Amino acid sequence: MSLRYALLALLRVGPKSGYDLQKQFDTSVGHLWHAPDSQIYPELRKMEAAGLIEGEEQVRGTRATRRLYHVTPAGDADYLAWINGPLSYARVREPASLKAAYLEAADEASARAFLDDHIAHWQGELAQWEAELERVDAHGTPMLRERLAVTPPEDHARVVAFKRLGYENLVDRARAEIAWAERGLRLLDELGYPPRG
Amino acid sequence: MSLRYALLALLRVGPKSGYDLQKQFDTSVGHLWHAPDSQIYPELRKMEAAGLIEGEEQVRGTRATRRLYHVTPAGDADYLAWINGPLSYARVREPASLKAAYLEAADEASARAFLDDHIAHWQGELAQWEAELERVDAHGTPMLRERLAVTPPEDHARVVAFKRLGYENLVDRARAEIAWAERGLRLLDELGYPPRG
DNA sequence: CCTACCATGTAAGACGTTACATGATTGG
DNA sequence: CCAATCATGTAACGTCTTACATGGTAGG
Repeated sequence: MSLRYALLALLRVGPKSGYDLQKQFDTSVGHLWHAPDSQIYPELRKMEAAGLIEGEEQVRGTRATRRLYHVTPAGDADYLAWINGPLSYARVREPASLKAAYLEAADEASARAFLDDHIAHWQGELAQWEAELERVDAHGTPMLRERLAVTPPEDHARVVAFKRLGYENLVDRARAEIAWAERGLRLLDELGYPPRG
Repeated sequence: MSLRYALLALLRVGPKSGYDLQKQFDTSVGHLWHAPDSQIYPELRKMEAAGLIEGEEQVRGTRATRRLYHVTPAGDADYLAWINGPLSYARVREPASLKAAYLEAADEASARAFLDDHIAHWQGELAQWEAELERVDAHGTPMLRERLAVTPPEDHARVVAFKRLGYENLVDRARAEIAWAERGLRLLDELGYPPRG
């Protein structure tokens, strides 16, 4: 259900095509919420059917078209209801914690590889999010510039601060995952892996 | 796909019925990986069809039965392949970060309520996980006792240490979420919320 | 007898992934 | 003319949630 609101958030700063939106999901918002094109196009159609957005067919060259969407008042109201309403939390489902809890069945190399991979994975994510934070601070992303352009100057600091807040959560998360996996590696040392069987 | 391995992990310590497993998902493993009964029963049937487990119909009273499942050699091999193999990481999809990043559209009360709820939610999770950690240390859960009973004594420390590791990840996560939301609340103060419009 | 617990599912729908599929336009 | 990019989907499948549905047994 968040996909819908991520799309509305982007469309609220100005009209966009499915392709425009999809590119944002590959870069800026995509670091917060990923979605593939195969999910975006159908969702836009559903949102249009629900009256939240309206699409306008535009000519492109001689034969091609593109569909530019904009938010309707109903869509705006729906977005505000979402941002002002409560968030429902999904039950925890952590494959890495699950696996860690049963790691006694793994051999040494695999246990180490699991934790090494975990560190590598979250370091990759961390690098992306930290880079995005820097771009946010420098007002360096196209979407942010577009948004600030339609925002009164006295609200700019607020907009930037909340973007930071969102990404900081992910940065904290990545750091915690890395620290945890490093502790896991030390645990393997302490347990005197591999002296089984 | 982790559901299957969570179930195998539980079945590997001894035969169990769908109902037995379901209860574990409400308590011990359920803190790592949640699944409702409506998912567990069909999954057990699929696993049986795949030859990973075998079910035995048992008489209960005069008319009722229960189906006791045990792991087959193929199931054991599949489990070991999972625990020794790489974990595939899902793309990030964090509703709370997404919402935080767009909080400028919310009014003050809603913004505070969002962060307060976030703290309350993760404090609830934290309490459960810390309680589970204490039970693990005290060997106080039925599943853990059952598991240790079928584990050579020299491996007991290992088993307990990995259970701890799994839960510690979640505890770390909860603490980070709480600290982040508290920072968010201070940010609202600094931004001088609510002086809009 | 009645209540708590044991026991097992189906059905509909939302959400998400992966693969497949196609074609036009723009700039060099 | 060719490559990069623009542009938009469908199909199949798997996972997960929510709601619905049913009945037996054991202990007090």
